[in-house]
Amino acid sequence: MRGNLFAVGVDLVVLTVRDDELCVLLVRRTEKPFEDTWGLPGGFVAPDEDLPDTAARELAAQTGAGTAGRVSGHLEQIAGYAAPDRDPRGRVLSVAFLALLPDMPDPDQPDVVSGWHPVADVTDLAFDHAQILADGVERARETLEYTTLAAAFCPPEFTVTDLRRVYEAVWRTEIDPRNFSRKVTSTPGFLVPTNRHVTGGPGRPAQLFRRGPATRLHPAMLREPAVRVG
Amino acid sequence: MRGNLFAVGVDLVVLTVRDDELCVLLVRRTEKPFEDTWGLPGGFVAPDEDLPDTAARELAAQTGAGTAGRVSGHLEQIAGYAAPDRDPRGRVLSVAFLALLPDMPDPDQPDVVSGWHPVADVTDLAFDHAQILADGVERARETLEYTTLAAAFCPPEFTVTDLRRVYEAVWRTEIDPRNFSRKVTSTPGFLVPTNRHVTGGPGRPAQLFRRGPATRLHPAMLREPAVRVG
DNA sequence: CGAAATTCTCGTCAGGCTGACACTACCGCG
DNA sequence: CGCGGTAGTGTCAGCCTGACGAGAATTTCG
Repeated sequence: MRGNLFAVGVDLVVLTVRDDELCVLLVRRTEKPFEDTWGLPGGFVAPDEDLPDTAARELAAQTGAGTAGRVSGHLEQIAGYAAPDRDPRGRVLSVAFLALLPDMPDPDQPDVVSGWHPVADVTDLAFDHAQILADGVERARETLEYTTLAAAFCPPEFTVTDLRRVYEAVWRTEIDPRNFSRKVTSTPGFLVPTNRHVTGGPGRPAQLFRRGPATRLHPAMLREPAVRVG
Repeated sequence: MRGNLFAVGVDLVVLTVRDDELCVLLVRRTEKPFEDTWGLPGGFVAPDEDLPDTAARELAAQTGAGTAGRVSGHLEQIAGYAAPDRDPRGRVLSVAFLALLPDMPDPDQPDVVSGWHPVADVTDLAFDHAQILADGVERARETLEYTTLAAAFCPPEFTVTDLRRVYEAVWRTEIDPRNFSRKVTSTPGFLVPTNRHVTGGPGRPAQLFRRGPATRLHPAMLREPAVRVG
């Protein structure tokens, strides 16, 4: 065993969709380095703790107890980051995790040191967190193409339109509501219909659905490939 | 900074296709723990080294100098592994990388302590390397669906049949040669035709191609979803 | 109350892509 | 030369998607 040792932390890219915008949970740093700048929430791995345990513990601590154990929501590893100069304090390896959560009402006493920020507006994060955030967002975009995980952004019961708005916010595109509805309702195991409908809003009431057992989307729902300009 | 420090290593899942079989590079361990069992090649991260540097260095050391710098071939991170008991010597975090290489002739003096093993035959690896290998193979299978990286398994010039055999070996399926040819030759930027043909074998000579600039395959070449039995 | 606006849902249709497969082109071999 | 074998083209039906049209069910407004 070499003497070249690392501190190991976990950083979280916690995403949600609120007001039709993809948002990320950021914390205001109160310590050096990068004091008074925004960064991803995270913490160090405790003795006898595995990486997913650390991620779940930090997620619960940052978003409210019990959140990590919700039926909805999702947590997966993105990658490890260990550039020699990424932390001025010394060699720190960070394993980033991606968490997808339904939009939740703000706590009664808003926390001034952490909050949701539209991903499109984020600039100047601490450490290499801008890169980690970019990787996490790209992972989320790809995940929506091939899996049913968009429902992780939704509360336990939701409408087809709720689900469509998730795709539109994450991909920053518009999707035809009729074709989208046909796709998701005809995929076996994606949506389980309840027979209740939402009321109150304008227009015809929409049916409420629950997440089904399917995890993979087949065939995939492919975004248009990025258009090559010029 | 906490006192809970980790040794950090890089493990490699080096895959190639030889004799129509997906093979992985394994090394025979000569030290404890897991002495005299097979494991993935790897090593510790050196001071001032980033993870991809370590992976490239180890890959070059294990497969012959200069290999890591080939035009063909591919190296990407899989994930970090840090279960508390994964190494009996203490806390070791390992970042796994996936390398895809073209099949190369064996060195003149075969190395008895490292060699290619069909993935289907591998059992009982050291540490948690069986899990890492499984994750790497699954990543490779998915990558072939959505990208043009199958060509990383091929030498600089190859035929459509060579490429099809890569897909068949990695996915363990059979693909219709005519439909496969239509798909890959009609994808812009995947294959660049040379006007030379292979000679010598039976049958009509096949045209030789080079890798094109395309990286994404759109639409994807989707495997059949796993059939639910029962 | 009635009309307009809004939203959800089902239908239709053309075009693209895929799987299945007939058929032709070109090689080595006996 | 005929034959088996491999490479590549052509065809066709079926599925899926994008682009709508149109009806259903509710709220909002005059």
